[in-house]
Amino acid sequence: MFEIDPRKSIFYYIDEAIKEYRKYAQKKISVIDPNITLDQLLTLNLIKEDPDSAQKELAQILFKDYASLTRIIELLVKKGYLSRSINQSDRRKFLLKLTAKGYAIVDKLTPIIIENRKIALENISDTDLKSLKTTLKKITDNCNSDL
Amino acid sequence: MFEIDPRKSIFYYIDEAIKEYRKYAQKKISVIDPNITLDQLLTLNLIKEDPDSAQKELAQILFKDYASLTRIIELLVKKGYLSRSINQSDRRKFLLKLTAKGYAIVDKLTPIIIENRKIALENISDTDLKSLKTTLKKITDNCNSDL
DNA sequence: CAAATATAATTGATATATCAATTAATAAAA
DNA sequence: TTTTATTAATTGATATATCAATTATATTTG
Repeated sequence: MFEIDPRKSIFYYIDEAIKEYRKYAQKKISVIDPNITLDQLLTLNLIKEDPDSAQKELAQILFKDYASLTRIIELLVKKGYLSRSINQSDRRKFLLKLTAKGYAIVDKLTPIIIENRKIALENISDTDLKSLKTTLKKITDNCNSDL
Repeated sequence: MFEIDPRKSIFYYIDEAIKEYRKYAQKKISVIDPNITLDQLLTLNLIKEDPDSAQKELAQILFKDYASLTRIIELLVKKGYLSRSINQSDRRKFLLKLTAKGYAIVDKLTPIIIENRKIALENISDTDLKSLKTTLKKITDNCNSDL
């Protein structure tokens, strides 16, 4: 009976928490601007802070497949938040730069993201957060080491 | 600077853990059968255990949008794992039933899923798991209460 | 009962995830 | 230096996520 019922696994709660947070965060963002996603914002922010980073690095930071990141960037360019030009020092790479519109939306939505995280973590002690992080790291490591 | 760098947020670690687990689990499943996904398996298993459940309920258990679940079920039917017929007691609903092929794949892959979860949680104490669950529940609740 | 409302599921549009294959450029090796 | 291998990014195919709109059936209410 129900040997692999997802509700009996801790992964159920991990999945639930991250999905509820994303839904919540996206809802708050959409109130201000219904045309940008949380991932697009985080991507823009990373590029803003480190314009030299390759798409490969961005993908790793955001836990995204390279293909996904390519498409996120395409969209950001199409929407006018980002400009892309060839990197002359390595012509396989691109130079990514926020447009004025890109800077504007990051500035506008940064406080919202900070607020979202704060609210999502209300009433959780630093000790609990630290232990959460440690346990999650163990799971990540377990999955990576057994290959 | 880097005010909303994802790497500074606990959500980064949650995201990392669940994604690494899913990648790991899928890899193990694909060795046995490259044509089924973890979510499809969990869906089949839930239907096997409770054939009367409506798609709406399955979606809630699996944290999926109704639309997503409709398409997962479509695929399972197309692949011959599932049969779908109209529920006469409420003609808006469907009667979902595993085929022999559906039962076979669930039986074949159940031990793999159990093993995956075990390995992913190696060296994590029950106390830590319990506290992980509690903290994650708090996050979920925080996101839901602020609406 | 007829009209209004609610519910279960689907469909369409768009974004993202994942895998495999491909392209273009660079680096390493023979 | 030509071949070979590696690397960065894209593309195509398919699966899933999310939102809004729609369809079909049930339920409620006037």
